[in-house]
Amino acid sequence: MKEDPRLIATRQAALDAAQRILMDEGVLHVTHGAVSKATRISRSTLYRHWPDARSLRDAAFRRIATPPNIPPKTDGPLRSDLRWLLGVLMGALNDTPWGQIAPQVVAAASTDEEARLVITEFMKDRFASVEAVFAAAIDRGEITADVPVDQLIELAIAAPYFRKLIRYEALDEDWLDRHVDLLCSIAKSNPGR
Amino acid sequence: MKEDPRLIATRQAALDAAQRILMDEGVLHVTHGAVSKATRISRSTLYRHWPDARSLRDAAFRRIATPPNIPPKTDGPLRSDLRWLLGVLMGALNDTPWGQIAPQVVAAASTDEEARLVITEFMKDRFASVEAVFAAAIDRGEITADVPVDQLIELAIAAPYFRKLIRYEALDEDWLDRHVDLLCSIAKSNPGR
DNA sequence: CTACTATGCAACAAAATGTTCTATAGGAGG
DNA sequence: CCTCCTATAGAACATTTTGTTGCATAGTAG
Repeated sequence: MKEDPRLIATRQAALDAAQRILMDEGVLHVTHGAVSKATRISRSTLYRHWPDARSLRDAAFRRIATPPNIPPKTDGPLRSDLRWLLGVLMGALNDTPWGQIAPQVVAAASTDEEARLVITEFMKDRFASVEAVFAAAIDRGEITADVPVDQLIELAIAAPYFRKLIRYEALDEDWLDRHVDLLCSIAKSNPGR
Repeated sequence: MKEDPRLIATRQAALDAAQRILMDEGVLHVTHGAVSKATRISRSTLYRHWPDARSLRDAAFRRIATPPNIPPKTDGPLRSDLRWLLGVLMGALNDTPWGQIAPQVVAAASTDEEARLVITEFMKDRFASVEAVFAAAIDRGEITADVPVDQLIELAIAAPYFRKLIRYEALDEDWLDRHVDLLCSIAKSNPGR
């Protein structure tokens, strides 16, 4: 019992348009009417797929906010693994739709339970990746088990997001190098706790 | 030529209500209709004060997006100064309108130049405070001059904002103690650069 | 007391937001 | 090719939101 290809086609076309509107004009402008005008899909069809504006916006959000699931590289030295993983994360913030809509998801999350789920799930995934990198380093004996890994993970991810969403400072290779260097030196100087 | 007190009164009452709506329900719900219902001000009067929805939202925004200035304490040991300053910052995030509104300012900043100015100015101020704390510690010889102060400042502030705006994790005394401890141990282990 | 003006209210216009019906066209299975 | 099923477009419609205007009233300044 396969799904009708027409369902899939309209859903895809509608969400493509919704995503573009979301990125270009903000969540306020993601409506059935706007999507209908941007595509050749009638409003009634859109309402059949998403009963109200909220569900349409949620769908558009989820479309972009679904993490591409990065399998972390855990074989090299800690610095190399971290550099690679955070490089991918930084690239996503700089060059993907996720980076563009992240501020709006953050805002929506402050009043909307659904958006909050989107972002916390997304972050859980990111944290797991970074944690795997540190865990591997501990297994290799590269760092000791008593480094405050949880705090390091938080700092590792918080910094690029903070720079992007709040400071509007450049997220470039040079900055990332220094960031990773600092994280590694903390991990290896083993501040204990 | 003084301003008619009726103008002042309605403006204040309207913005009070708008602020509450903004914090409780999000920027989407800040409309002339909603404010009118929340107060005893007629819609037509509201439209006379703010010609459209955008100007009303902007006004509500600016009302609370002006953060209080914190003069840093720079006399005690580094840990104590940092703990105090970040404690104030954390308190503001937890318990003031600014903390509730920050996510929406962040979102607005992604499309609105004015909001971006508000937040970057605010951050510049915060960074200066933290920098003063580190500078004093260097002057006292408590830490050496070659610690990567800029990165530490960024991490110091990024972490609480990240936790509050993105992770929705608790910002409590216990977390802050660990955060400050880690920052101090980094500064004192002097990872160089 | 008089002139002025902000307000509330109601009536209205325009646009956005949902709903429902019907005809049509596309797809599934024989 | 033929038939049944279903998703769609389009229009007609009801409802709500958004913005405008005219007027009587009440508060304010002088």
